[in-house]
Amino acid sequence: MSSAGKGNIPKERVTIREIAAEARVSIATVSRVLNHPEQVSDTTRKAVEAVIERNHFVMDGMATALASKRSRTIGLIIPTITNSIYASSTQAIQKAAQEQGYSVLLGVSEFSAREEAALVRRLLERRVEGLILTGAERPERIYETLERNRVPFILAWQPSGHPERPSVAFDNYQAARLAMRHLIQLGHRRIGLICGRTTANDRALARRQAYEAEMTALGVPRREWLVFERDFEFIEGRTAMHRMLDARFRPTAVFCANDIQAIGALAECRDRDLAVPDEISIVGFDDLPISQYLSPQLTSIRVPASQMGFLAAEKLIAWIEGKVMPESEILPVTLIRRGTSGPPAK
Amino acid sequence: MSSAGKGNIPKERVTIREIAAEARVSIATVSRVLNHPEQVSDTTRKAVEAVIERNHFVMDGMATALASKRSRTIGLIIPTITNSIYASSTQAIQKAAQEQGYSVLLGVSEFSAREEAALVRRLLERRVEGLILTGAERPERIYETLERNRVPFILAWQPSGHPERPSVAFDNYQAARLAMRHLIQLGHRRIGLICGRTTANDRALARRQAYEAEMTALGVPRREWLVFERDFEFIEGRTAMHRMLDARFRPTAVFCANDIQAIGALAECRDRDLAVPDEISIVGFDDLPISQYLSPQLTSIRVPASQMGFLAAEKLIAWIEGKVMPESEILPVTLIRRGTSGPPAK
DNA sequence: ATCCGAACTGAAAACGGTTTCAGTTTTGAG
DNA sequence: CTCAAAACTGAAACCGTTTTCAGTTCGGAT
Repeated sequence: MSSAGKGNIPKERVTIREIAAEARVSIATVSRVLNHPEQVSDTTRKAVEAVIERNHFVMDGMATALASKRSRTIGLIIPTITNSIYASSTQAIQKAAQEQGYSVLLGVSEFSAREEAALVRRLLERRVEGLILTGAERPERIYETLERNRVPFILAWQPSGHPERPSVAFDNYQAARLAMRHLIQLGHRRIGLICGRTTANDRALARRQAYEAEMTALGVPRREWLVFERDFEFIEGRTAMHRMLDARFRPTAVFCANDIQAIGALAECRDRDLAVPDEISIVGFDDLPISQYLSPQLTSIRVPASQMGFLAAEKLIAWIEGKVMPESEILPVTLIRRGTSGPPAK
Repeated sequence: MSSAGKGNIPKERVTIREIAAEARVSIATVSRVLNHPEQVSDTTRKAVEAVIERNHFVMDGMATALASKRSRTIGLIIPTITNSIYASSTQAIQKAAQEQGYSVLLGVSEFSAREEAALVRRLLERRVEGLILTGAERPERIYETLERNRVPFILAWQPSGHPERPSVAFDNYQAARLAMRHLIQLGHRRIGLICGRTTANDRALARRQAYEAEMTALGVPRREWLVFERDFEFIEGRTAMHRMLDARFRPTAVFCANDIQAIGALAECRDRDLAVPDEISIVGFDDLPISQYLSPQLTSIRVPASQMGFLAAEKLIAWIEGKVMPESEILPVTLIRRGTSGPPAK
């Protein structure tokens, strides 16, 4: 009478040893059936597989990871998951990782440097074999920890500018210039900016700097009532636009450095019966899928979020397995001209 | 001269043994400093902590998990991460887990039962201490594996209806009826349906069934050209609406069983210069944050995605730590009446 | 000084696998 | 049939922690 029949449920978790005993082989053989089935004779393999199946046996990945020194997990730290631009990048990373047999351990930092540091530590403890980080700017201490622990990492969303720190990104500064140039070419001079908080967020900072550089180049004096730095929420875009429209000199165009805020801003214009783009132009950034379902459709900068995620994951895994640091890569962005941008009113 | 000075980087990862050696204590003491600092004298503790700090030492969570039989990880399987309704639920789960010192291992099933089964296995291998699953309907085999491995799990998004399988959910059937009743009370009788694929998706199925039940109760014969079952994409909602409007008898209202498709449908109406709600009413489902930034604002069913996620995580962790299965819970939903629903045209 | 309990520390046995190395079978050619 | 090579299998040494149990040290009361 064998110890584990079809019906009864073992109190303790079944281990490779029970399987070995029941199949009358050594644990080494069971391990091989699971990892290198070609090294085991057909007869033995089938027998062992049957026992495994019958007992619903699932290997202990912790023990495996410990013994093999491979966790087959990569870490991903992003500021938020609710912004669909990060969601799609995350999805792509998941997919790339899955394809290569890796899992993704996700950390959400909520735009906090402290939280990010804590997450890096947590993920290191979980023995991720590599890490994808959002943005390039962070306390040096974090990079030190990473290097001391010899964990490969890739920076995404912002070029790294450091030869030892590969990145897969697009150039936020140039991309924001693209948006600004578009408005300037249409004839706008008084241009407002609504952007995300620039603390612990080098992407938002780069975009803001591009705005300021273009305005300076235009010879337009800096007007504090034209610049709003807010959280990434629809409502923040809306209230920023609200205040901008109440200012002494309304801008003829507003560059929203992300689509979330742009959508809020657009709603505010609609509520005020302000014609877009005839009375005011809006250019967004991110080109969220939703943006072309708005009315009017949003002019925006399309960023390669999925592609970036996919590439980052692939390069990271190549690095992990090939031990050779990948090249950084800068991905192109495009201005998608749609219905919210036009020449200024006379 | 100590073995690991400030500057040099050890080739191999530093373990608790090196720390113990350098601090001239046993590994047991180092372990205690890390896990039960109150059991160690101040002098010893400080000394050990200094060595840990100096070496950027990070514990091996795999070894910890193996030895302590606690992974402090829970698994979450959702169909997609790009739909912001799942993203916000995921965010809430992350937060609840984090607060209690757990990590979340995320699996994206892409609405595939096969993929879900594979993910359950993967997560079990990763020794998640509990699991949150989306929906209640799946092959019995999966539940067996879960039970055999004694892994607590909570079902979310759809009531379980099984006493041994706790769920934190809202009632999709009743929620969909709420939407239908709203339209019926406004005077609509010829109502269309656009919903998600109902294979391997009991939520979508429940919503569709509610639609059909209400239509039957209304005595309206079933019209196949009024029902569209499509993928969860804006464009699918749009093309479904397109075809519905080309049908022999246009509906006076359309129930979209999710906001994504509703947004697509709304865009189609706008492109055709069809007045909403004067010529056609639309009711959505999910009440995405974006839905009130549309024009007109979308009438929708608000579902407690975050609350549900948070509660599910809390209950799961309570179960893990208290060993006692929690009660199922049904959360209320609300109809948010906004601008896309009104009485039918005369 | 002496003694006692409390506080602290260390040795060693798990935890559940992988992997090396050496034996034991098979296989196939001569 | 013989024998070497190839294919297969098992014993045992890890992997880096936690935790129990027993020993040691310390502080304070006598």
